[in-house]
Amino acid sequence: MPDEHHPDHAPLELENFLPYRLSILSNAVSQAIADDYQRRFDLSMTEWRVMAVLARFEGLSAREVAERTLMDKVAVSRALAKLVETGWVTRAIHDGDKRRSVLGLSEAGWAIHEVVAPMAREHERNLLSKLDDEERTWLLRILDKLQAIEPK
Amino acid sequence: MPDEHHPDHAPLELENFLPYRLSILSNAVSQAIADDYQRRFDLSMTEWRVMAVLARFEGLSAREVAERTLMDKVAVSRALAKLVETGWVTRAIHDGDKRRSVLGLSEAGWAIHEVVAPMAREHERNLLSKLDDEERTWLLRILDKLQAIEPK
DNA sequence: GCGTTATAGTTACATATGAAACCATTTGCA
DNA sequence: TGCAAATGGTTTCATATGTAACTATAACGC
Repeated sequence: MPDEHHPDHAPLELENFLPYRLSILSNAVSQAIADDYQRRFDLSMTEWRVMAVLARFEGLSAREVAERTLMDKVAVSRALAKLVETGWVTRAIHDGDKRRSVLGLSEAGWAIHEVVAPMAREHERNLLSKLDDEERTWLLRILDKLQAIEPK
Repeated sequence: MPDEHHPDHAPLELENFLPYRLSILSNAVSQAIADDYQRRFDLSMTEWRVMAVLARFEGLSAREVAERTLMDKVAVSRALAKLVETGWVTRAIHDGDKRRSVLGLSEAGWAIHEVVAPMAREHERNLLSKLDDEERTWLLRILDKLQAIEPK
C-alpha cells in the first residue's frame, strides 16, 4: 500500500491514476500505428485486426474472428463487408452450414499483410527499445497477471 | 532481443502483440470504471475527466481543461455543455478576456465527485492488488519510461 | 416430421467522435 | 489607431460505434 494515503474523496490526480495512464499510453501507441496504415491503405484498426487473425487462421467464420479479436460481431461484420468489397478478404459459405462464412485473405490481402505486419512489428520494437531487458521481462509478467483477471 | 525471431512478414500474433495487449487491458479497466458511474450518474468518461480536473484546479478555462485531460477542445466543449446544463459545473466569463470561461464544480458537482472519486480509486486499488509490491514498483517505472517518449 | 429455440450474420437506429468551418474577441504591429 | 493574424469556444457535418431488431438456417425435443 502506498505511503502517502490520499483521502478517498480528495481530487483524483489523473496523471497518477493508473487506468488513465494506461488509457493515454495505449491510445498513443495504437493510434501511431493505425495512422500509419490508415494513411497508406485506408485500413481501419478493426479491419487490420481482422486481417491479422485471418492471416494466422485460414477459414475462420465471422463469429470466430470476433472471438479472436475481442471485437463484437457487428464490428466484424462491417469490417468484413469492406474487406470483401476491396478484395482483400475472400468469403465463401460453409458446406453443411449455410449460415457460416468461411473467410481468408486473398492474394491482394496477403500483399497488404506483408507490408503492414512489419510496420506494426517495427512500432512494437521501437516501443520496447525504450526499456531495458529487465523492464521488458517485468512488463510482460505484469501484463500477464493483470490480464488474467480483467476479462472476467 | 527475443530469441525466437519471427520473420517480419509472418502473421502477427495479436495476443502477444504489445500494443494490442495494452489496448485490451486499458479498455477493460476503463470501461469497468466508466460503467459504474455511467449507470449511477449518467456521466460519460469524458465528463468525469473534466470534473476530476476541475476538482483539482478551480477556475480553469476550457482550453486548459483540454490540455490537462488530453482531450480535444470539441470534446471538452460538449462535456461542459452537458455538465453546466445539469448544474454540476459552473461557468463564468473571465474578466479582461470575454472569450475565456472560468470553470469550477458547483456544490452538486462536488457531491458527485465525493462519490465517484472513491469509486475510481477503489477500482485502481483492486487492479493493483493483483500485483505484489515489486511488480507495482516496476509497473510505475515502466509507465514513466514509456510515457516519457510517446507524447512526442 | 414439426414447432420451438438457438445461432450466424446483417440492418436500422440512435449516440459518440473528430475535422473543419465558424463567430467573437483579443493581440501584434505598421 | 486600425487591420491582419491568433485564440477561445461552439456548431456543423461526416463517420464510427453499440444496441436492438431482424433474416436465414440449423439444432433440439417430442
